[in-house]
Amino acid sequence: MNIPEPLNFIQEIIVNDLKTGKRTKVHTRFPPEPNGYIHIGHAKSICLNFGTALKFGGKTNLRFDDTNPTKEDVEYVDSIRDDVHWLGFDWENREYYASDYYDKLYEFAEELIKKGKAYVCELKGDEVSEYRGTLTEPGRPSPWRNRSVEENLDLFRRMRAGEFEEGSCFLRAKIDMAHPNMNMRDPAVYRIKKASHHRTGNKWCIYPMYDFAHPLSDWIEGITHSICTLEFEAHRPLYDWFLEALELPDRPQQIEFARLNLSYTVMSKRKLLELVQSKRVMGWDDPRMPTVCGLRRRGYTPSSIREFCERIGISKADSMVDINLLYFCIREELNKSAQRAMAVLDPLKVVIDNWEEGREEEVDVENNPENPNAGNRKVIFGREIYIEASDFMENPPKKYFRLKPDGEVRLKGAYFIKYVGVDKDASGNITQIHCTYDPATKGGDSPDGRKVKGTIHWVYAPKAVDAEVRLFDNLFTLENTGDIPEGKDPLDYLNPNSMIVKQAKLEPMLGKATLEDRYQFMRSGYFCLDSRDTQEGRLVFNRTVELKDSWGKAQAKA
RNA sequence: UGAGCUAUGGUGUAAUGGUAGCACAACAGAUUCUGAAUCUGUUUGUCUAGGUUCGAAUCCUGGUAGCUCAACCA
Repeated sequence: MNIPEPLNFIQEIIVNDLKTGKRTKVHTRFPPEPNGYIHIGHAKSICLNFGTALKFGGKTNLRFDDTNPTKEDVEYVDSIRDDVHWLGFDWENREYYASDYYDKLYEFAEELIKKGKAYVCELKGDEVSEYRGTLTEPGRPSPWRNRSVEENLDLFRRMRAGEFEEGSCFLRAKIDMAHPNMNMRDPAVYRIKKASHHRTGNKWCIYPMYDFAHPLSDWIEGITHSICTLEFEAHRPLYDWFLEALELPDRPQQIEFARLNLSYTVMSKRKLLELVQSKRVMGWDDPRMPTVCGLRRRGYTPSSIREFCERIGISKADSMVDINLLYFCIREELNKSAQRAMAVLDPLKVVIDNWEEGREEEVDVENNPENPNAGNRKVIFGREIYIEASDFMENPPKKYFRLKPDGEVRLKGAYFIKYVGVDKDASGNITQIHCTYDPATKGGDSPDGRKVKGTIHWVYAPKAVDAEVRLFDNLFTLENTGDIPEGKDPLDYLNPNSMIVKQAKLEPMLGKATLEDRYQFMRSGYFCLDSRDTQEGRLVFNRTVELKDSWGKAQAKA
């Protein structure tokens, strides 16, 4: 088999497994708990699981890890399914649920009891933790630890029959109360929860724990490599213990990797939920959220997210990825594919005094200089136009080569213009600018070969399309939201300017934009229509990412 | 402070005992009808102290730092 490089450490393990004959195939799974929307950290896992299987000609299952009915919901199942598909991965007909296996899992539990490897414990919550000991001290055996197999079986069956109250007893694995790994100190296997499950309804009142359900679900599905994040590392001995205790052949192997941390955002489901519930964002799909649906609404493409996940790599070291890499990935793609357009975000009226009233003309502008096949388009031009307020300065600094009292500037694809004067209101604010144009420079070039340093974008005022344009920036002002001072909350560091709304003037073509279109608003950034708030007669554009701005950066420093 | 894991430029990741490389970021210059893109160049790194070896980022020992674990959550 010819495996495409590069390989991460997990794929190296797989290559070795295949070489030694430990495995003859590769089968992975993506196992989300349906208790929230998935984010870019999950996308990393999705790309790893699906991507690895693809690399080795194997398959990947989508399995919902739904063992806690009090936290899970179908709303999340649907969104996760959508998001994984949107990212570009296909699990074909292999959509499974841990709850599909409840019968089988129950049998496994009885088998464990029959082997003398599990017992029903009647310790109460705080007693359980007291008996468990601490990190430095061993635990003590539960008084119920040595019941007979018959008694345990009877009790467990009655647990299932609903004879006991929640919290009155639970099934535990009989391992080692003095084990240095706390997870091995007789962990819970089944607990009573008199809750309705989103798939099994009221069939069950006992539910298996993750540590028990996960390895066995993997085994049932024939998973070979069970890839998960680092916090489950200490659970691996338990993962193996259940499979060994039940003497199952061809056991899956758990391998852990470091989860994604991204600068200037949060990745915990709890914090994300808090942002949504406290209405500090518009919802799970707010374009500022690191959720897959948020990134999608923001204008990210599936391929840009996959590229990002490829570039960040896989390792076991905790790390913090610079969000600039994500920005780079979407810019890189959109630069090649996005249609160029002219949009003025902060409109300033310019009147071209020597242009005849009422005269209109079409000029030619290329659709994408990176792609000659994209061709040109006609853009209407005339006496009154809008330019960006920041493209004019009365008292410009050195090297400012936009419109200023002296010199010429080029209007993209149209003419050279020259400043004549400025109108101001009573309080001294500029209301409009007067210029003259040079008719010989039509198309944007001068026959006498004179150069102009600046080229600015513009929109013909009478035919301009109005739109709301939302400029997004990082949600947080703090680079590492996981490292905050004592007594502070990440939410104390929300960026008040994470969304700035502009009333913009657009070139007419943009009035016909569809939800699928991506545009580069020239000299500004990449934009797409907002899928939620755009309506008939109301255009709302989202800025996916801004263009790099070396001038702005230099000015900020000065 | 019990156990486990991790440590390579600012960030992420390669190098699998044999020239420390790539990407992002940063900085400089060229170019430009987008102050974008493109092109060229530059700065910055093996946590630490020993040991093994002709040779160590890699193997060994000690230290240091960070992360994880004491839910009937996942």
